[in-house]
Amino acid sequence: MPVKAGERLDPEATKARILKAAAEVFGRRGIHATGINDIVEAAGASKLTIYKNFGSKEGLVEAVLTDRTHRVRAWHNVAVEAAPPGRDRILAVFDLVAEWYTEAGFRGCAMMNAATEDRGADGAPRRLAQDHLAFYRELFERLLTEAGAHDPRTTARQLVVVLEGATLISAVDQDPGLGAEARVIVETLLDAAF
Amino acid sequence: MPVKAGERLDPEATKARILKAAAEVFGRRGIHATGINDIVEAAGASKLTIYKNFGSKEGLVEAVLTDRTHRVRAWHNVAVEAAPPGRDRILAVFDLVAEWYTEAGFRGCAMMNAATEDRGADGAPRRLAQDHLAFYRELFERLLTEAGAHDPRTTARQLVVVLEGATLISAVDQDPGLGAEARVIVETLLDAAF
DNA sequence: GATAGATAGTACCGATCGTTCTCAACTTGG
DNA sequence: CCAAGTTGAGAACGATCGGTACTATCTATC
Repeated sequence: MPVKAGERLDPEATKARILKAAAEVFGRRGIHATGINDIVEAAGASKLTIYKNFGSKEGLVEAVLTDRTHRVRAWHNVAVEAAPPGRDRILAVFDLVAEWYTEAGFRGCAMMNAATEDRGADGAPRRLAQDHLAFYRELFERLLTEAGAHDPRTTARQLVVVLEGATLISAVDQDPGLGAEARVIVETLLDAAF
Repeated sequence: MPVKAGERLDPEATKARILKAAAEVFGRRGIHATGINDIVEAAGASKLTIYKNFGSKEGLVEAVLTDRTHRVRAWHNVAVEAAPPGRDRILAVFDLVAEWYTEAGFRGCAMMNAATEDRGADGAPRRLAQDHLAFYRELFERLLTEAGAHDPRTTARQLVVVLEGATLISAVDQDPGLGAEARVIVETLLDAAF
């Protein structure tokens, strides 16, 4: 059949629907383990529409990851703004990820997962994963500078290690408790950083 | 053709050769991206021999990961024994992984990578990854108890977060410098743990 | 030297993959 | 109301995948 009866024709909404469904299935089952037909089923979209919008599976993966990293950055920027200046803003980042770990079906960071699946290749996933890490480093360095840390750059890099380590282990062990553990580590590191 | 001319017939050595080659290719390109024919080529073994020894690709993957985790544990146990008792033994673990990060073609922890590729599935890779994390937790807890830390269990879990975070980032960024960074974090955490 | 086991090489099978194509049915805009 | 654009459903294609079967030829053992 054709277009669903009675529904509006909105290419932008269709594209967004595919992106959302693809992100969900890629995240849950892995990128390599997900076929285009799985996306078709999850998105309720046809192959034609998917390939018209994204060109290839590789293009869809890149679009999903790009969308994801932008959303994550926006979430963190908003949460940081909402917290009082100083060390609290750094802890707000870890409060946000601690909440994230408790979500049903939490499977870790999409960018790190994609880069891991693609290890060896020098494509978009690896690049986006590196950009994602760089975002965290710059965010932490900015917050640490504002708060008056002795060596913002070094401490920022340390916090990224803790963040990604906790995220990975929380996903592998399916243990939301890593959020609290990460917070304790961060408090110790911050105590030494001022 | 048959068996290579002039070579000794040693089933154990053949099995070990396949395991070594499979570990190398799986690590370099990823498990899903590696086909049985890639293993055939890398190991110089026939499909018949591979399937006679491991039953299936899944069986081969499990054998590779099991072999890997046992080797890693042995390396750490030896390195720890060689270090003087106390905090130095904990730092010896991180000195070992720092060296590991500098190896050409370093691609991160095979168990975490496999579990990430297999996310969603409850198979051998996830189980072996969890066992691998448990090994590190027990190792650190033992060393921290010996050294007289206040809360060995909590600190041990923190060290695993640092270890896996540094390993992941070192692999994604292809940056061996994470070894030194991890060491600094560990020293700070140890200062607070006694 | 005969027999049994191990192995490489290769052809092959069914399933699945990413991708392209066709067609019918719907909406949108003039 | 009609032409153009959009979409869903699915057939079809070539490639590749995991896995099996077969054969030839080597080694190991007695």
